[in-house]
Amino acid sequence: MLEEKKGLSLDVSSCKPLREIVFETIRCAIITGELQPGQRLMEVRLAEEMGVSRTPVRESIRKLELEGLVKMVPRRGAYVTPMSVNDLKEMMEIRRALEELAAELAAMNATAEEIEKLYEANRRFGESALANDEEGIIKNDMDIHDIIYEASGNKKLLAMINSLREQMQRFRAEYVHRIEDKTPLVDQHMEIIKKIENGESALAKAAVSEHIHSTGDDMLQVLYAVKNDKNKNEWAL
Amino acid sequence: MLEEKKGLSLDVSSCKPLREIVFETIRCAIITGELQPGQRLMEVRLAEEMGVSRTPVRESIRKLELEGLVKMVPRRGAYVTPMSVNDLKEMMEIRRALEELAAELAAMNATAEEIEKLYEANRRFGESALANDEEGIIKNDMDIHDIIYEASGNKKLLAMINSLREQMQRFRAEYVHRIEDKTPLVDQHMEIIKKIENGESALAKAAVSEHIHSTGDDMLQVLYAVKNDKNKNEWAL
DNA sequence: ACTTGTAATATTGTATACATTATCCATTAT
DNA sequence: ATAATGGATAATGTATACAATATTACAAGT
Repeated sequence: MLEEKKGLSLDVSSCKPLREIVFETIRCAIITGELQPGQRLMEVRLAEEMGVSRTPVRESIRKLELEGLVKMVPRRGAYVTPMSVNDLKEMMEIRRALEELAAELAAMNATAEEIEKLYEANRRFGESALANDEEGIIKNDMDIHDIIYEASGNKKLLAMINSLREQMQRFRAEYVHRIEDKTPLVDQHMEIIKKIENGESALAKAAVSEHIHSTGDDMLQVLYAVKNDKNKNEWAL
Repeated sequence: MLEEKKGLSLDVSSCKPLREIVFETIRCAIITGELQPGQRLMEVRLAEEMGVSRTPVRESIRKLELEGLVKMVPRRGAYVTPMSVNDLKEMMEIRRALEELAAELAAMNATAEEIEKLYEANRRFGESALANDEEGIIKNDMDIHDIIYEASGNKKLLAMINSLREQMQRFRAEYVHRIEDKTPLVDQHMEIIKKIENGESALAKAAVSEHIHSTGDDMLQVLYAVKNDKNKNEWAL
């Protein structure tokens, strides 16, 4: 008699259809800036480049439209959504509200293990900040926030913040290497983590609010500067 | 010399491609419950019913998946996402955060005209509540909130809240006719509107928070009751 | 020189075809 | 009788074909 093979968990969702790969590829290209804002997305061209047919490309473009990364004009084609500074401002406002919520919930739900991971991630963030290691700064900053979202226990919230964050990353790449010193953020992070650890949800929320607000302002300032540089290409239309 | 024809704004996007109609039709069917949670969506069947080919149906399903209304399992098909009570809780948490933000921003940005529309909508809401007119209650309640979102001046926020709200409406229809008296909400609305009118953003935010929180709790209570009714079909899985 | 009209080309929108995989049902073996 | 097996059927994943529309180029007229 055969035993039921429980240990062998074959995740059906792991065999990704082509369309998901196509979707993520195009999406990534937009986020990283490989496909520039305003650029037209032609189905045949993209399909040829990726060696697939138009079908998965079309489906991907439609989804990206829903996400706001692509703008479609019927019968005229699809374009990478240009982001204005105002769009960024809107997204930052929303992100702040969602991050506040995440911190609030995390303070109520975080496990000891998650707290530990937060301290560790912030330690690494501090190292990167000191070393002025751009990649490390971004990575570890993201990690910290990711852990908080996870700790919030709200999966939908996590997905929404991540979507927002990835879209904002289109600017972020531009932004980060214009800032000199990231070390003050280590203390801000530490404050947030402590409130979460103590379960002080209102304080955690306030700390995150302040954190996002300050970094957000920084970012906008830089962006206005960028926008006024006439030699910059047409980011903000 | 010809003047530039600024006044004549021909909206190209008004000629909707078939796929948009298909998308909205399926989406609406899910939200209204015509397509029930857990139900399988078969492309050929839907295509035949609507008299179109599989292509626009597929694209619609993919988009609905991104929005969370549909769950896809590769090679096995698409299903209307079943919503658990926990899902609803998550969405309500998020909605509350976003509504708070909207009120906060509205208090900073609302025009006199928008304030006027708020009072008017709440007056109609009060009438509906007194008459116990379900449809009017929903409609006018939505109107009030819509005006606030508009007044916030944040288009992306508006889109996000609307998406959330429409998803939650899948439950809301179930919910509303189980509640007897909606008239207390008129005062809650009035309080919010006044704060917005006075530009007291923090207070507006707090009022909305309380408003959403209380109605949300109501809703969850009702839902738990519904869930425990064994004769209810498999809403909450 | 600039606009207007028309044909050629290219691109999107939709439908259909084909290949692969899952599902279902009947048959067979234990 | 139950479980396993194998084939028929049906559904998805992808590619391609065709129709409708937009874009471009170029010629002709004002």
